[in-house]
Formats: sequence, C-alpha cells, structure tokens
Amino acid sequence: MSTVKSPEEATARSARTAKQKRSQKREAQILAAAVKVFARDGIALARVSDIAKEADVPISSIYDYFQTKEELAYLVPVATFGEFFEEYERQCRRLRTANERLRKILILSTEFAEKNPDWARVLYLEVWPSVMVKDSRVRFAIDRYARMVVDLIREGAAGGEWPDHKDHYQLATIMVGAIGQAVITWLLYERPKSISKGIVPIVDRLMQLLKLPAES
Amino acid sequence: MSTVKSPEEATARSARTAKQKRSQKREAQILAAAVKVFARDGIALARVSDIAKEADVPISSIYDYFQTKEELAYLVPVATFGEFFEEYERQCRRLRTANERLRKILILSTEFAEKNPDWARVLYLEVWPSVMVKDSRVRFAIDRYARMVVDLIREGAAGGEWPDHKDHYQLATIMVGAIGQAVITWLLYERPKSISKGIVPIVDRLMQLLKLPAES
Amino acid sequence: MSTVKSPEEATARSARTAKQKRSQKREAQILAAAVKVFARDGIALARVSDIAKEADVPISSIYDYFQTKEELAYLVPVATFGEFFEEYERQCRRLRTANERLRKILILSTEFAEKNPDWARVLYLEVWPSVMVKDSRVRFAIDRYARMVVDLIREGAAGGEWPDHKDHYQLATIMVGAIGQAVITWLLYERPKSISKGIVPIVDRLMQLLKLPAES
Amino acid sequence: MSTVKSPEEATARSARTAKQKRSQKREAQILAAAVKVFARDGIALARVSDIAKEADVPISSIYDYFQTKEELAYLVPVATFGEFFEEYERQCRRLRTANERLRKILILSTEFAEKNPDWARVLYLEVWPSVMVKDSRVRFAIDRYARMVVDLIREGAAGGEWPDHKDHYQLATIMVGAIGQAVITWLLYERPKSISKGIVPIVDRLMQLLKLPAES
DNA sequence: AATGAATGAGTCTTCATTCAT
DNA sequence: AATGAATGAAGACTCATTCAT
Repeated sequence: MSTVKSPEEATARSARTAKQKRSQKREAQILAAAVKVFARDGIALARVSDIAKEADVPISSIYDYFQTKEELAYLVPVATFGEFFEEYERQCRRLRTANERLRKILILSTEFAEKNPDWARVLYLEVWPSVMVKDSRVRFAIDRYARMVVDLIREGAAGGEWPDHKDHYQLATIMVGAIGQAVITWLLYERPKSISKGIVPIVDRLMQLLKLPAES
Repeated sequence: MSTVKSPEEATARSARTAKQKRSQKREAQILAAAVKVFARDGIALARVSDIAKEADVPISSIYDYFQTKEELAYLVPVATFGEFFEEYERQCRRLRTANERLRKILILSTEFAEKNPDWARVLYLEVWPSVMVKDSRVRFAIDRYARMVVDLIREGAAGGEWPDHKDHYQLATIMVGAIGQAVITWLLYERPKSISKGIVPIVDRLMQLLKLPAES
Repeated sequence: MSTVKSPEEATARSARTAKQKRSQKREAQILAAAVKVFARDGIALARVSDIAKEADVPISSIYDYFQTKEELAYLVPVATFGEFFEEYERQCRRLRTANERLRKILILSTEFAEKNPDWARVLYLEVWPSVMVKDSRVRFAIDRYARMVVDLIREGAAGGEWPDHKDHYQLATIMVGAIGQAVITWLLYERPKSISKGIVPIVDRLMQLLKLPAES
Repeated sequence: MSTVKSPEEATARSARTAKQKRSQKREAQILAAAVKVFARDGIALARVSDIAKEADVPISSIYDYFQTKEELAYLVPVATFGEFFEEYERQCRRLRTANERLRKILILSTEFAEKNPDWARVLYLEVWPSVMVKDSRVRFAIDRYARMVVDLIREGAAGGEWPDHKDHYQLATIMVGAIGQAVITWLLYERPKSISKGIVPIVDRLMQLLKLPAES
C-alpha cells in the first residue's frame, strides 16, 4: 500500500484537519462564552441566544457542538475541573507529606477560583449546591475532589502526621465547607480582596484542627 | 362615657378580624406551598401555577398577596428565618456562656433544617449561594445570622472563654461554612440520616478550634 | 291621614334622603374620575381600579353605580354633551338669526372643549372617531349635534341669510370637520394656546363659505 | 480577472435572495393581516393571535418581524402612508399649478381611503386622533401630510393663484379637517357610497374658500 | 459544517367582574 | 349601600430547539 498521497487526498486531509481545528476552536469559543454568561446571569436565566452572541456564532451552531443548554451547563464545570486536577497532580509531585499535599489542594482550590472567577461563580454558586449536581459527570468531579481530601486525611493519619480520627468525613466536611464558604463570601462580597491570600490563615487553623487529639 | 363598644362596632371589628384571619391563613398557605414547590423544582423552574395548585388557590390569588414569583422566592427564606431567630432567642435565655450559645446556634441551625427540609433546600441550595442573595431582605437575614456567630466568638473572647483571635471572621467563616457544607451534604446525599445528631462531633471540633492559641 | 311623622319615620326619611344625596355625590365622583382617567390613558387601556383610586372609592362601589366599564365610557361623553346642549339653548334665546346661532354653536363647541379638556379628549380622541360611536346613546348625541348644524344651515337659507345650497350636508361636513380638526390639533399639539380664541377666524371663513353662490 | 461569479457564489447569492424574498413576503403578509384585524377590532382589542391566524403564521413569527403589538400598530399606517406619498409624487409631475396639486392631494386622500378601507379605518379612527400619534414615526407621516397642504397653500399664494392669507394654518386646518370628517363619516355611516366621488363638491367649495379675499 | 428562519409549547401576569359579609 | 377578597378567563411575549438550504 502506498503511503504517497495523491494531491487531492492531501488537500482533502489538510482541509479536513483545518476544519477540525476550526471546529475545536469554535467549541472552545462557545464553552468560554457559556461560562461567562452562566456566571453573569445564572444557568436558569441564561439564554442560549446570549451565549451565541457572546461567542459570536449563530445560535444554531451551538447545537452543532452541544445537545442542549443543560449539557453545556454541565460541561462548563467539568471541563475546568479537569484542568484543576491536572494542575494539582503536577504540583503534587514534589510534595512528600500528606500535610503539604492537603494544604496544597485547599489553597489551590482558591487560587483556581481566583484565576477563573466566572468558572468559580458557576461552580460554587450554581452547580455545586444545586440539584444539578445530580448529573453524574458533575457529581463525579465534585465527589472526586471531596474524596481526595478524605484520602489525604487518611494518608496523614496512616503516616503518623496526625492522630487517627475515626471519621475522616467529619474533618473533610469542615475543610471543604470552610473553603467553599470562603470562596462564596469572596464571590459575593469581594472580601477579602485576594481569596488565595486570605485563605492562608484559615487553612492554618484547619491544619491545627487535624493535629488535635482524636477524641472530642 | 362608656368604653363599651356598640354592637355595630363590635360586629365590624370581628368581621374585619375574621377576614384578616382568613387572609393571613391564605398567605401562609401560599407561602407553605411555595416552599414545597421551590424545594422540589428549584426557583427558576418552579411554576406559579404549580404553587397555586399546591396551595389550592387560584393563580390570581397568589398575586393578591405577592407581587411576583421572585418576591415570593425571596420571602420564603426570610419568613422562616424569622422563626429561627425567635426560637434561638427563646432557647438562649437560660444559656449563660458564649460557648453554650455558640453551640446552640450552630446545632439549632441543623435542627431547623431537619424540621424544615423544604425550607432548607430553598435556603441552602437555591438562595444562599446565589445571585438572589443580592435582594436586600434575604441578604439581611443571612448577614444577621453570620453576624451573630461573629459576635458570639467575640463575646467568648471578651469573657475569657477562649483566646482573643484577631480576626473573628476567619473562625466564623470556618464555622458557618462547615455547618452549611454539612447541611448541603445531608440534603443532597441524605447522609448522615439525622443531620442534627451527626453535626454534634463536628460542632465539638469547631469548638476545640476556638480554644487553640490565637496565633496561627 | 295624619301628616305628622313619627320621629322614627322622620329619622328614617332624612337618613334615606341623606343616603341618596351621598349616592348621587358618589356617582358624580366616579364619573368625574372616569373622565380624568379615560382622558389620560385612553378608554381601552384605562383600568377600573385606577378610576376607583382617582374617585377614592372601592372598586366594587363602581359596580354599584355602573354596570360595566364600557357603560361608564359611554356615559362620560353623553353626560357632558347634555350640559353643552343646555348651555347652547340658554345662550340661543337672545340670538335671532341663523347666522348668529351657527356661529354660536361652533364657537361654543370649542369653549366647551376648553373648559372641559378631559371630556374633550375622551370625546374627540376616543369616542367620536371610533367604533364605540356605534353605541346608540353616544351616536344619538353626536348626531344631534351634527343635525343642529345642518338645520341651522337650512334655516339660514330659508330665511334668506345665504343662498340655498343643495346639499346642506356638504357644508355641515366641512364645518363640523374643521371644528373637530381644530380641537384635535389643540388637544394634541397645544396650539393655539386658546382654542376658543383661535377658532374665531376659522369660523369667520366658514361663514364666508356659506355666503358664496350656491353653485360650485 | 473575470467578473463571472463562481457557482458557489451564485448559489449563495440566489439562496440568500430567495430567503430574503420569503422574509419580505412574510413581513408583508403579517402587515396585511394586521391592518385587517386592527380595522376590525380596534388596536387595543386586537389580539396578536388573531393577526397570526389571519396571516397564517405562528404567533412567534410575528415577533421575528416586529418587536411588539404596538410597533405593528404604528407601522401599519406608516407603511401605507409611504405608498400614498409615492403615488402623489407620481401624479403630481404633470400638474403645474398649486391649485391642481392641492386638489390632487385632497382627492387622492379619499381615493386612497377608498382603495384601502382597512388602512383608512386604522388611520382615521384609531391612530390619527389618538394618543398613539405621539409615536414619532406616525406623527412624522401625519405631520408631513399636513405640511404639504400648508406648503401648497403658500405656493399658490406666492404664484398669485389666490390671495396671500396670513395664516396658512387656518385654511389648512379647515381643509384637512373637512377631508378627515368626510372620510370618517364615510367609514362610519357608509355615506356617501363613494367617498372619492362625494368629496368633489366639498373640495370645490374648499378651493373657493381659498380665492376669497384675504382679510376676514 | 454552517446558518437564517421558523415554531410550538409554555408561563407570567393583568383585570373586569362577582360575592360574602 | 358598601367593601375586601376572590377569581377565571385571557393575552402578550419568550426561548429552546429544529429545519431547509
């Protein structure tokens, strides 16, 4: 079989590739516009037509890439959550203790929110605390996050970094809740100015909590 | 001159009172139906007609008592929040220390959620973390709650029950956030079975946190 | 039969009379409010509730005096039209020639509009040129007005004040139309400042028209 | 380089044109239906759904072409007024004297009303004498019409066709009012059978009026 | 793949009118 | 006669989604 391509084939291929690239770009464009609009108006009140306007594509093109408005709403948090996990993995490599990693994941959460405020709005104010979380993909991402916190608490206990608290979930609830509340406060009241800086003393306290004796 | 009312007056009065009573009953009926429907469908997706059906009143009667669907949505949390504060005040009277009162407000929050799960859904999953909170009345109620926690932390410090942490807000954020997260988890995952019982160890830990030395 | 009334009877009678008076007052109140509101918002867009507010009576009281909103709308022009005719009759008595009377009726039309601008708005901008005029009572009043003009033209011709134009209706159309247009212009553009003064030269011209030879 | 279009371009062009044509047709369809319905029911009582039914398009399509029912109501008279002015310009070309042109515009007004009775109903019975006339586009058209009459009176005076009456507006008011009244009478009472024929003697008289000496 | 146009299902809200007292 | 409350019927408008090209 020849590997030599006829000119027509080559043209077709490159055209196809170009088209695909253009397609991917469009998809990203739409997704970006969706985050923005969802953050601004809330998912329920956001209009597909507004997303189209923001993305500068015709309305019907949105339906070439996404099935429904709801799907778009689900995908928005999932997509960026992926980046969050990647980033965490990367930064984790040089961290040895569970202590360090737990601090990292908590602080990185706020750094990520600060870098992607629109995404944060959608995630923390719309999706997370909503019935939408029922959608398995979103739930999976959020659960994964919570599980990582639980696992890190367990790891630290196993490694003797802190006492072995019976119910890891309790501490995880406090930690995840505190971070969430801090982000929400920042989103709604713009206080503190920088959430990722303001969070440090809170994280410090949470880490102290870990080191208290196991029994209440 | 006699203070005895003429029969006409008495009749008029009692008629008015009767009418008022009926009115108040209707208003309460609608409000109750609204909580239920909002909790089930979410505020944005809830239909006024469903609320009317649930309350067993004609749609237009809803508009005799509330301007718009949105107003109704705002009033739902505000109304029950009022009851929460009343209940707290009542139970507070025999509590002497800030420690006891702080525990009380945190645990009462979950007891209230448990007793009014629909209200809790609307408040924690719809209103609190949403743009809606911008409505001043809702915001006022939520802020009042947060302020009470902050004040109790301050009071305890002033009374020497725990060290004087510089920024009360940090601890308040952790506490309010932890309680919220616990309630949300309960609402969404139905775990633990009883939130007001499950919350106790978490509250214990939070109180421990207070007694740690002030510096981070 | 005794003409002496028992105290009870007298009281009842005077009470009834008082009530009737009050009733009449109310009816007039409502009618006055209706003119105002109809003039402001147009009949179709006017709300019964606004009329009630303007009249400072409860909505349902309006239905004690008038069957429907439409009836109210019909009665408004009819009522004041009655006053117009009375005034015209009174002022007519000392006028001897058809010429004088015709001038009088035309000018009085504008004086009346100027004194009752709300009524004029309703009559000229809402009722007269509308399908509503189909209502027999309104139509009767308007037709009576037009007929009076026709009759006066005929009278003048019979009395030799001007030539006998074959079709009186043509001249009447011009006259009634010109007056109407002048009033409408005044209502909409507030020009001239005083319609009853501004109308004089127009009436002069119209009277000239009468005196032209009958053939076109 | 050739000016011949590639097939794709040609196709695209013709497709677009076809679509545009269809759009224009729809818009005209809706407009025509609107005139009919507004004429029948009056603007305030007309239902968008009836217009849709009459035009045989879905309700929502109406909103693709017009913002609101009100806008539609405004556009109805404006659109046909455009045709009126065009027709007048066309017929005017061979007319030399102001006298002829003034006659033409007055008679054409009634001919137009006779040919478009629905439009006439909307214009003369709904829009012209109403508060709606406040909408600038409608007002502009009506004012343009009135101004043309004034200008023609002025022109004739300048050209010595008749005396120079000080206030052209007075004569214009009489003329415009008389024509309007005649049309309204025709619309409401169907008398005379043919308005454009019946108007001739009235116009004759109005032209006589012009030739009277200037002073009153 | 891209898009302008089309559409149907749906929902809030208004308001004239009636009724119980 | 007076009125606060109740209500049903109706209509404007929106918007996610589909389709023809």
